Amino acid sequence: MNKKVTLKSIAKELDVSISTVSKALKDSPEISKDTKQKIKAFAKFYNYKPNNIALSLKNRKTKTLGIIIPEIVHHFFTTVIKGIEQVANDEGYNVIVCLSNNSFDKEVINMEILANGSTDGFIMSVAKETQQKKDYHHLVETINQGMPVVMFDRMIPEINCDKVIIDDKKGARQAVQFLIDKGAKKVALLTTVDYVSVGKLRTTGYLECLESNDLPIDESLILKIEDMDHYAEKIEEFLKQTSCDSIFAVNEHFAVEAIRALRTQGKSVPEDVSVIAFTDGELSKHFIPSLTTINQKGLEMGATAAKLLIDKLERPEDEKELYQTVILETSLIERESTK
Amino acid sequence: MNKKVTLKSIAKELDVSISTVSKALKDSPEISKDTKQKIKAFAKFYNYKPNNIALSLKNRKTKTLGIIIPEIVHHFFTTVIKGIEQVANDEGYNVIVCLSNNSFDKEVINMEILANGSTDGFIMSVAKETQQKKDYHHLVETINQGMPVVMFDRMIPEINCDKVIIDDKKGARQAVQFLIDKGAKKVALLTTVDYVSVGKLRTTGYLECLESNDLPIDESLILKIEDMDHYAEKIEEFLKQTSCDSIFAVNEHFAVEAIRALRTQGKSVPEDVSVIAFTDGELSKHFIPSLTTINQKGLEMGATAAKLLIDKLERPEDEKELYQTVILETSLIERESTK
DNA sequence: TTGTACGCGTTATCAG
DNA sequence: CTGATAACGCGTACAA
Repeated sequence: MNKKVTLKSIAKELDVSISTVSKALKDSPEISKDTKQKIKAFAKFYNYKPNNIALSLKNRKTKTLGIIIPEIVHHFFTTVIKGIEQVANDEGYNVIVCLSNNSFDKEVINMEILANGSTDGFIMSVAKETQQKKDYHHLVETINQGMPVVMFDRMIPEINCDKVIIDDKKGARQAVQFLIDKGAKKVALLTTVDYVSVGKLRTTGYLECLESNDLPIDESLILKIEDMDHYAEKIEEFLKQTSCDSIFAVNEHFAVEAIRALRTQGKSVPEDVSVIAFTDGELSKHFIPSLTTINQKGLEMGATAAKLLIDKLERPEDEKELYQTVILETSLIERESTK
Repeated sequence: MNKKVTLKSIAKELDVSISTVSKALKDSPEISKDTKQKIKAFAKFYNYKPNNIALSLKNRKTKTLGIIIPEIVHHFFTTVIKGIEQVANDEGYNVIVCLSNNSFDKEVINMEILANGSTDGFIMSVAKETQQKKDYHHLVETINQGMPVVMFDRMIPEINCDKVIIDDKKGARQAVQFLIDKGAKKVALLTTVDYVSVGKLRTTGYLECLESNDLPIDESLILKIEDMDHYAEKIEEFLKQTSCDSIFAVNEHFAVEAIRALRTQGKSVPEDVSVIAFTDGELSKHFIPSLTTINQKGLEMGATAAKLLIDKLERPEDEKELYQTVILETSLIERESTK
């Protein structure tokens, strides 16, 4: 078991000073060709690599980005991570991932730990509980300490930082308009409760679109789902009591359960009812019928967030105070669940 | 923007020495009650937290685990990450995630970077390309440097380290036996090429099970899929040319595409053909019909791997040479795709 | 009871 | 051309 080789150990072995070794390895013109060669050969042979931790301490930069997300077993979030990782790697950054599990406390703890030297900045989507509590002290504090934060998807408008979101409202309008253009008169909405920011926006988009098409807003066509525990039952119950010609679901899971419920009622998709959903995930692609969706652009979102963060990190101190919000356009992917 | 507060800055402010501050904050009995109180109050007010990087450098421990996986947009891997994260957090460790994208080069680079001080050890599933090339120098080197490595799922038998795997062969036998018990005579196999270790094991399990049931092995019932790019077409083509009464697929994507292909041929699942798959993911649960699967136990796998690694990290030097391989039992989850 | 000195691994500056 | 020294932030043995 060959222990780690350091500048010091090389210096001792070759009987020169540490700084000579350091300079030689950096090809400093101060050092003679001979010694450089000798040192380089030795270092290469013993596979010397500088210690990141020591460098971080010295440079006050870790070259790693902290990602905090509510949940990782979730196609959208993994896509975002992939997007972040790609640009981060290209720029020489690493990525450290923490999960809040939608818990406020865990979000706070994770941020505090990472903020103490482990990362240069954060990319995050806030926990549901945080949005509910409206307690943002941890966010404000880390930003005030000079740590840049980029929020994506579930973000907090009041907080001063860069943001990357999709145009949820517009995407929802796009979806509903698509249904209406196909002749829909009674569009049902399967959504989340209002304190989830994206759920609320998509709901608003739905309402706006009905309005601009002079269609009545029928509260009995709207189902707001509180938690993800028994949503299937709730959707089934709901669809028994309502008759609609099409459904707009704010995520693919709601859509899939709706299709299942319809099928047990003897209705088929898209013949009797069209279904469109937000979030273009694995389910949407492979389900039968495959789902017409609004693409949430996870990859692009991650990439953009990473670019924003790295940009800020590598900018001189005084130019850091300008925050921007990037709004990604959604796109509609037509598949089999609509006609 | 209040810059980071350090021991030094507190010391200067309070006009005491750095070590006094350090001791006071650690409640050392050496320090008088008065100064302790004063220092603690001050530190709390300015929200002092020790710098992780400095601690890492000093303790030669980072308290973070490196995870290297081939792909993150994949339900199984995210489940494993979740499992790792849970026990890691409980034990005071953080988790840094790197993706190899199944590329050998990226795997090597990621390992080298993280091995230089960024992590205390690794949990990994090796890239497909690495399994193909059979070049394991990076693994051997980091292990020789005293960095513990735990492999899961796609592992390399020749490498000396802890491993967590499921009993792929047994799981496959379990699946095929289940079909046979239901009366299957002609079981088709949808699998990957042999250099993917888990694919090969599942294939072997399939063959063994047929044999022990005195069923003939019919090569025309076996499809080995090279890459994930056009697998749907290949499966469709394959199923056109073969007639079987049931299908065992080594992952849920193959299974789903098989069902789709069967349906276009006018066959229905499970009435005409039963389908069973490895990997219990989102698709399996929500697909119609939902899939009977062999559960790959991602959560458990991650948790076990993390426990093994942390155990090794916190064990004294001399006890580290014993490596163990934990084999997790699979379980069969019966759903709608078999009868 | 408090402070000094040293070391973790690195680099930059300055002296020889 | 080479080497000594200080500094990044922290903890601790030892000295005062």
